[in-house]
Amino acid sequence: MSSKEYIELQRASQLLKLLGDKTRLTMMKLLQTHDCCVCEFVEIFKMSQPAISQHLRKLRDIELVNEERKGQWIFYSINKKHEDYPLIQSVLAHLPLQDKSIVELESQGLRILCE
Amino acid sequence: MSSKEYIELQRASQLLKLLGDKTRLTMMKLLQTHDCCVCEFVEIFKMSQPAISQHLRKLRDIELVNEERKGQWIFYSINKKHEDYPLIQSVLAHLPLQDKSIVELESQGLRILCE
DNA sequence: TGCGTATATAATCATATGCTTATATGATGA
DNA sequence: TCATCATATAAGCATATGATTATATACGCA
Repeated sequence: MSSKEYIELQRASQLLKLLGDKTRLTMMKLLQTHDCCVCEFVEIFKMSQPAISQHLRKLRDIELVNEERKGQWIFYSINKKHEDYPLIQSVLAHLPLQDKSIVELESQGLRILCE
Repeated sequence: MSSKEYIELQRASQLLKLLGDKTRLTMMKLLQTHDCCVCEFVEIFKMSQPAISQHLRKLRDIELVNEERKGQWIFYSINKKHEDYPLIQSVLAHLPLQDKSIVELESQGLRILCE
């Protein structure tokens, strides 16, 4: 392991429980390469806006993601400065890239690009 | 990542959900260095035997652990040949060693040693 | 100022989870 | 063969989880 910082089991299990949901895990993998706003997730996951919003809240509550308002949209990004990011990163490294979702969004003209 | 084998998100999230429980996560970390039998886990976690047994069953159901009967005891070991063991391993690498539990067991004369 | 869009939150509900107690199974040893 | 120990399984229950619907909030624009 690159760091000598171990994560206490209580904390680690909470983190893994959050990642142990397909929607949230996919969100994290996506966010590793692309910031996304809520309506993009709604489109990608074909889920209701409140459902998406609630998943994001859980990720935000433990600061795994950052939110930033840009005009009418709120963009989410992964928090690479999180104390436990090394663990997150090594988990995500085992998962296939989710770029297909983003490409599909773009081809449907649903990708939101700011600035 | 050492391997090019990615784990599908559905499968990965199921795995992580199983690890997202403090008891099971600790069990896995312990098993990485020590095979244990059920009664040892009962002692270590101060939990009822059925509770322990049910956690082990979940780990066994997806073959994260192997069981082997030795006389009256059933010993559990980690399944390092599991297709997804590389993911498990990289998660466990971030967790502190749980040898203290084993040492305590030994000092109380509760460690079960076969053969 | 008022409307439409994007997002968050609250209330509710069905299902999943993890424990408990009770019981079954299987091995050991007198 | 019977008693005991180790373990598994089943049933029941309280709590957690993830969705839905309804509503509130915040921004952009006419």
